[in-house]
Amino acid sequence: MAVTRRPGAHECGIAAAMSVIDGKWKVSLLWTLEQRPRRFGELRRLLPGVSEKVLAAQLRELETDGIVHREVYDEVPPRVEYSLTALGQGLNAALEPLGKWGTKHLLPDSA
Amino acid sequence: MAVTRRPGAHECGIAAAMSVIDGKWKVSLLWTLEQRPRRFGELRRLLPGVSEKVLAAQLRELETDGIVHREVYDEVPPRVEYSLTALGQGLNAALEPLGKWGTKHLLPDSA
DNA sequence: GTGGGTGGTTACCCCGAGGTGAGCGAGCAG
DNA sequence: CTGCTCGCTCACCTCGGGGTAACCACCCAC
Repeated sequence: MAVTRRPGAHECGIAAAMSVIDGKWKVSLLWTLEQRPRRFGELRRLLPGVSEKVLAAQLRELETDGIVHREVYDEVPPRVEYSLTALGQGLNAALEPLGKWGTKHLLPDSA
Repeated sequence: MAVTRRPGAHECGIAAAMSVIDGKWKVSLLWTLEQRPRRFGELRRLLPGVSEKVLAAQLRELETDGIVHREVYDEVPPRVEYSLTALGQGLNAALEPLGKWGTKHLLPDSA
């Protein structure tokens, strides 16, 4: 999203958080990994429309931001598992109010 | 950000909320208007770097989403005031946890 | 008449996020 | 030998969000 960072009470924190979840698929990844660790191909199947390139890129960004953990199993065929770190779980929790707000005010049809 | 919307518990609410705050300056606008209503030129001065075109566009989007209220005073020179609606204040409140999280985990230097 | 400040709109351009398709290295099935 | 899976990486292209600058109508001060 390239959110603008400006000095100021809450906003810089917001901007920092936004920069972490900035990416077309990152929030989806967050919620998907919240349920349980997933393999690469599994994520690809769970997020219809994502390209391998972007999936790999956003997973790496989340990894370098300390949000997800990447575990490589030296097998054949290769296996890689992605999971949420404690930081990632905290981020997900911090996103919940926003989700509730959206569900309540923007999706009046949902249960 | 063009966040992907997918069916699923929280996520669709998140995606809906993200689509509302999607725009380089919208979060800044939210926090700026939280303090008090502001005029167009005032916002322009408070958000250094924003172009008039984009400022106007994002204000209109926030208006059509019911987040900000646009009040035109028929004076000369013309005066227009933007303020947060109740919905906008709710959105800001829903963003607070994210801001706290960002401040805590991404800005260790801040007080 | 000229300049300034108000709140915009419009045309044009740029850049980067993201999509597409190919290739890759290892190993097993046939 | 061929093909398939898995987890990527690379080159290429598209598309649209956002920046730039010009322009508009209105009125006042000089």
